[in-house]
Amino acid sequence: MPELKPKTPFVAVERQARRGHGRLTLQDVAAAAGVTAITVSRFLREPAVVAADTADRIRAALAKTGYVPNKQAGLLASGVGHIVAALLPNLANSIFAETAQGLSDGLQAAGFELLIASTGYSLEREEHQLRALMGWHPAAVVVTGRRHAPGALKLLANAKAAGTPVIEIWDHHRPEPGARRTSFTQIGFNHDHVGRAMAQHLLAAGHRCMAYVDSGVAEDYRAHERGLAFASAVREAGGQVTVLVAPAGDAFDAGRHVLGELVRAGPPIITAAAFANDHLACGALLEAAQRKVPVPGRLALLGFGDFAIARQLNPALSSVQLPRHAIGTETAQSLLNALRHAKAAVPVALPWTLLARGSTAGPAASS
Amino acid sequence: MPELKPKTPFVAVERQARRGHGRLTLQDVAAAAGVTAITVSRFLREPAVVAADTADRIRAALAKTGYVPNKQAGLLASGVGHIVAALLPNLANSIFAETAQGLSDGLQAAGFELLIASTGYSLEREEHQLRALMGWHPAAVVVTGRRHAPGALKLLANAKAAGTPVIEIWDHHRPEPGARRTSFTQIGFNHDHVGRAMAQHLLAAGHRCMAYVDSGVAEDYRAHERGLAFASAVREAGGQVTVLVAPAGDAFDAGRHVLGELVRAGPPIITAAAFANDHLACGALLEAAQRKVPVPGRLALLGFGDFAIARQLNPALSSVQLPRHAIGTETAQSLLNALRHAKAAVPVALPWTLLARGSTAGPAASS
DNA sequence: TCGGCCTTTGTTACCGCTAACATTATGATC
DNA sequence: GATCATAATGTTAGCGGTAACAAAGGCCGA
Repeated sequence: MPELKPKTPFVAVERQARRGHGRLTLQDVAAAAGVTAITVSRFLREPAVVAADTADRIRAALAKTGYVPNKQAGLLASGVGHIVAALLPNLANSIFAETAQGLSDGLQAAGFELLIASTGYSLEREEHQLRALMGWHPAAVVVTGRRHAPGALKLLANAKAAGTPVIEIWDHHRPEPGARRTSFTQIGFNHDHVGRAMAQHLLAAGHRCMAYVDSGVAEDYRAHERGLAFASAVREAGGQVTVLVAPAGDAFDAGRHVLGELVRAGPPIITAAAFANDHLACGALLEAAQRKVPVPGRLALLGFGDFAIARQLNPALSSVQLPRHAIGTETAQSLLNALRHAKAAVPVALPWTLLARGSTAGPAASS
Repeated sequence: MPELKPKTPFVAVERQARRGHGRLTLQDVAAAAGVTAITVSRFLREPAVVAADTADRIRAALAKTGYVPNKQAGLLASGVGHIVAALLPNLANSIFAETAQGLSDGLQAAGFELLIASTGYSLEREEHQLRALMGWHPAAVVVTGRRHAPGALKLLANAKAAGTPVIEIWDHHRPEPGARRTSFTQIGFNHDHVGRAMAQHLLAAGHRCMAYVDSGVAEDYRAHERGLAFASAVREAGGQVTVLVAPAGDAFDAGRHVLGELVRAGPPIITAAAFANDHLACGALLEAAQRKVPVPGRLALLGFGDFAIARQLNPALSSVQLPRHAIGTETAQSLLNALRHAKAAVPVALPWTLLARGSTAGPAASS
């Protein structure tokens, strides 16, 4: 019987052992407790299954050594992880910062961690970040908005197919008829509705010739959508709309700058303006005060976002109150539910409110 | 020669294979490219070492399969990871949100990811979060401030001992003489200095009887430290200081409320107030305008943080401009350097500027 | 007293990847 | 043509956990 020649000859010299990374392992704790690794592993996951005295020894060993479990190894072995990957356009923007905080709040209670990245409103960067984040095999993925680069869509679809909940936040929109693609759970609100509501509010106050001041961030499609819906609604009611784009840079300054254009415009003169966000609107409001342009007498101003400053100014800024924090917490809830019951996360349309304040009060000024 | 009995008998039935988690692995890509896993692995890390035609086949296989590397496995095997764990008191607060954005900006360029958690200013929560985050064996750890729970300190010290850079941000302070402990790299500024500078500024304008309005967040020790330094400096110059604590809740409202107390106080009447942050100060400024309290004539107001709104009000709010974003980017830089050269991160004292504006202009009002 | 069941702990293999070493093909050198 | 360096790829083992299965010991009823 011919002996099979081993592919590699036995070598007497021991191959250099690949030493660990210096950190404590389960083995170390197990040795200290006089058991094997699996028992400690069990104790950590299901303390009830180990005998009481063994549990005590393990507890002591854990305390003495200061062991920190290696979650990479755990995830690799078991397939269950506790990372949620989130992609937001911007963390500094108060809108998304609060959502991040909400997510963080909702997840931390359940022992999940937040792997976060910002896209700067760029779909390209979003795809890139997403690709990097997916490598950690997150338990769930949260992205902002419903528009994504093709590559990103493929990644998200793959993730969803593999059972990973994928949630789109800050939007809630019926998919476009033509675009048949995997649809993801949306948690947010419909920006068309908001844009129309803003128009209705100003129309109801008697305004006919208005402006929409779009965000200086060209890629912020949601602000743009609100503007389109706003314009449609106004025109359907027989009014006129001018769309201005705020200059880039400090939003207050941009708003101040825009005010100049607004009062110069015409004939017919513009009697009301809706803004892509409250910072722009506040800038305009402050500039109006400085120039002694009566608000809302000469020009009514309507913001979006209800930032803390809005109700502090004089007149107070009418604005749309948003579920900034709730989008985060709802997303966390929905996602945790989906993971617990191994089903798709449920979409949620969150409420928003148009808060009428001084800046749009009373009947429109006649020109 | 006695045959060693194997501990477990050979079983003919195959044990149930532990199937993977359904995702593509290197093996799949390798099979598609007609090579073995290690070759693909090498290609991904160092494309130059594989032959040109092999590289082409691998590239094709990667594109076809849409492979996403499993970073857990990679980190486990190689010990080199690209996660940075960051703990901030709050993500919604514009101060820390911008720092988070700065960190994100600085790290993303280098291909690092940000695992982020918020502590709500609680040391206990910080320790808890830190313990959870350490399980991912981050390449570096960023915490806010120099005060930590004992357990957290132990974790940080262990991490540092294991060669993981640990950076404390938003502070830059000589360690207390008594407290001998592992010291960590600090990137931020000295809050005592700021507090004293705020006092100097108001003293120079002729004020003698002042107030410091502390944050409503009791655990924000940095705001408290600024207040202590402010009070010391004023008293050393022969002045008087009253310390007020802002009520919890909306910071603008809190500032408005505090203004009432400020103008009621005395004799001797308070002619200037320094605030723990700009939101409080702006609230007070707006309330003063409403009550027709002359600013700075009757009461000078000095903020902290130079939030965007500060210079928009009338009079503009004097404030301390902070390296909010720079703390994040500097931290990222420092940390990347430390990792690249396997040495400790260098501490950085970042510059801040007291911006004198209308709210503290001119000589103090005489009482 | 024996088999069956339960409780508790251990053994083995494997998650997906990479370090260390081995092997083969290729060309350069004498 | 033998020797050696070099380039390209493969083999094995191990990172630190956990799933699946095995086994030892105690308790119970028949």
